Amino acid sequence: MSDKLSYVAQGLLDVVPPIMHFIREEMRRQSAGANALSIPQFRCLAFLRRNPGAAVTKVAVHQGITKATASDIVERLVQQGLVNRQIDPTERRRHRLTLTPAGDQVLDDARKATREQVKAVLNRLSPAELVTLADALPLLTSAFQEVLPPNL
Amino acid sequence: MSDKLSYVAQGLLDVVPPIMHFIREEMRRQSAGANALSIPQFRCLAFLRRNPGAAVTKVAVHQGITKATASDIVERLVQQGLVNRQIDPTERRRHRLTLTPAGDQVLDDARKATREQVKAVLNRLSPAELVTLADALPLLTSAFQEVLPPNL
DNA sequence: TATTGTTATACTCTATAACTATA
DNA sequence: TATAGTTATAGAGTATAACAATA
Repeated sequence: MSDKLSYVAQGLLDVVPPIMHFIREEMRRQSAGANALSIPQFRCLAFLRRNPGAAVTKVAVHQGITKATASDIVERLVQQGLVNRQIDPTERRRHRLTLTPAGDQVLDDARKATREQVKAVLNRLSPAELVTLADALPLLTSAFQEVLPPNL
Repeated sequence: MSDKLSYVAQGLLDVVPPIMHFIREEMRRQSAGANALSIPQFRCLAFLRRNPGAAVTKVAVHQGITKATASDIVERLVQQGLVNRQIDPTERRRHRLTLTPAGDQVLDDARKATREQVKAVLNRLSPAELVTLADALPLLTSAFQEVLPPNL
């Protein structure tokens, strides 16, 4: 029992960092130059698309980072013209964050390009193997979702 | 066909970053303070354990980073007393990198502690679900191994 | 000339602590 | 007092470019 658990755990620790590295590289290459997006920026944009008008603290909780870090990330996105930041009239301490049209576009492009690269890699697998993966990924999501911030 | 591929690719893009974040957080918490290890440092130590005497360029290629970055990472590990760096007598441009006993110990501790945390998360899954994961992880490894540097 | 490694410079992510403004 | 957000400071990872030493 504990053996299988250990095996899977170690497997995750072995395979996740390199895949993460691959994703990061692809996002850097794809959106190289002008509209380069980092992973945290990407996740921030994706979060804001799903939660328009969210505040900085919400972004921080979602990413599992501090308010200070979230504030920095948002600041850079605002400077790049990808995020709109307005004071909430009903709670003037709070900011309402939304995607600009440019932010929406950049997010779409980055997401699409990166997904194509990942697809090219996964294309090496057989249909049956893809099914196994398709079954496994939701399990990871459900296992980690209670430990991680909501709205992956 | 392409639908399943897209689904799995997007699933990976959704689930990998948060898991990576979890791993990073745990490694930071576990080895907090004195012997704190970052993921790149961790991977560097693990690589040097498997490839004692490797040169800086080998580390760079393995991690998919530049020589400059690898040099920085190694430098910090040397300063922490975790890695030994000696000029290769037969090729004086090259450095022979090895783990110190302390580096070996720290690597073991970090690996063990982080794996325990991941196990605790995976413990939410049923035995059957664990089997699915155990089947899936090697598929990811094989799919990405040709795109990524060797010796994950 | 080509290769190994370091240094210089710059940017992003990250944290903690201190701060401002608002409630 | 408590909360939302920013700023200050510091350290790590990352890249490119320039460099020194060696081959």
